[in-house]
Amino acid sequence: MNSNNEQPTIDYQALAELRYQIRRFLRFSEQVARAEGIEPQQYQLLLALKGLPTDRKPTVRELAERLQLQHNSTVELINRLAEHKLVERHRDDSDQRQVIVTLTTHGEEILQRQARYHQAELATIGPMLLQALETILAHNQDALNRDSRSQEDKG
Amino acid sequence: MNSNNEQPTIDYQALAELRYQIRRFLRFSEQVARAEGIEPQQYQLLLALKGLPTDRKPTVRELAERLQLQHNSTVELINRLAEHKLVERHRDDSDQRQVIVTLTTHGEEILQRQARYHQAELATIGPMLLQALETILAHNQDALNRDSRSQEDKG
DNA sequence: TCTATAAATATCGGATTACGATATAATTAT
DNA sequence: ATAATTATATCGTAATCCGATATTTATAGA
Repeated sequence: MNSNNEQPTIDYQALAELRYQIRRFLRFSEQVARAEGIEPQQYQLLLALKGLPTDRKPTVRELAERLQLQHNSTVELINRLAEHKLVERHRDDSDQRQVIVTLTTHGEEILQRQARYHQAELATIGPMLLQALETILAHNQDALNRDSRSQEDKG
Repeated sequence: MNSNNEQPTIDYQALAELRYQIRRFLRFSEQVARAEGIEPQQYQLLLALKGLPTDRKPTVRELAERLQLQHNSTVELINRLAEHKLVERHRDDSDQRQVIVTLTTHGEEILQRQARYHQAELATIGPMLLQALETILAHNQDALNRDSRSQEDKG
């Protein structure tokens, strides 16, 4: 046997609980979006746009990073949003390759209403999400502590 | 104007940051799953199965709830997992309508490897996720406090 | 300057997935 | 025994994401 046991125990219930809480939040988000007549991903882009850190330019590439999508998927998403007049495209003057995306007034209105729901919902789901996350982090910390001594049991 | 201002301010950056961190975690998860040769959703079901609270029976319906999917989507997901011999179906003796889903040895191995990656990754991403969540919850709390006095500014 | 390479955005075809509508089988209620 | 309910399954459809590829603009090198 390997006495240098590098393998931490795995808290499956904690990992599963985190996924469950994340899914509940995303599910809620999907339903709010659809109730307001847009697709869930469209809301995400509107939010990413409005909530972009102040030192970033709202280009396609930047938005792709924020949404963790491939750039071409992001282009398609922007196409659909532009069709619905929720965002607009503008070429960047300093670099004509780049496209700057901006919210229209209509887009801003829709975003505001949805974001309000989300923020309110997080008052409910947030603590459960927090709890699930803390349980995992605590478990990891425990594992590290046990590591500095020795460890054999597979709880 | 409405002096009874019920509308809390919205912290778009905090909401966007939370989504960004969630997406980073999920993206990581997708990549781990694909690297191990299964689809991301398949990992989620395996985890939900292994991490199901001890007082729940692993039926299709229960798994659908945990994954926040429609039951028919869950059936299809289980079909694909069963084709790959990662889970098995068994009829419940006490109620023949119900299907009990169990992990195969192979499924368990794949799950274990992936869960380990996830737990380790959460040591990195977790704190950022936590931070994003706490910022929103703190903002909500602030809004409630201001409510008991009065509020006019729209930060 | 001319050319090669890189970077940003866009388009198209293919594959996966989730859902709505509907079907089938087992259980429970009247 | 029949009706209503519950659990699972199937099928067609729509949305989305991605890989491969194209186009335009910017930058580096000879």
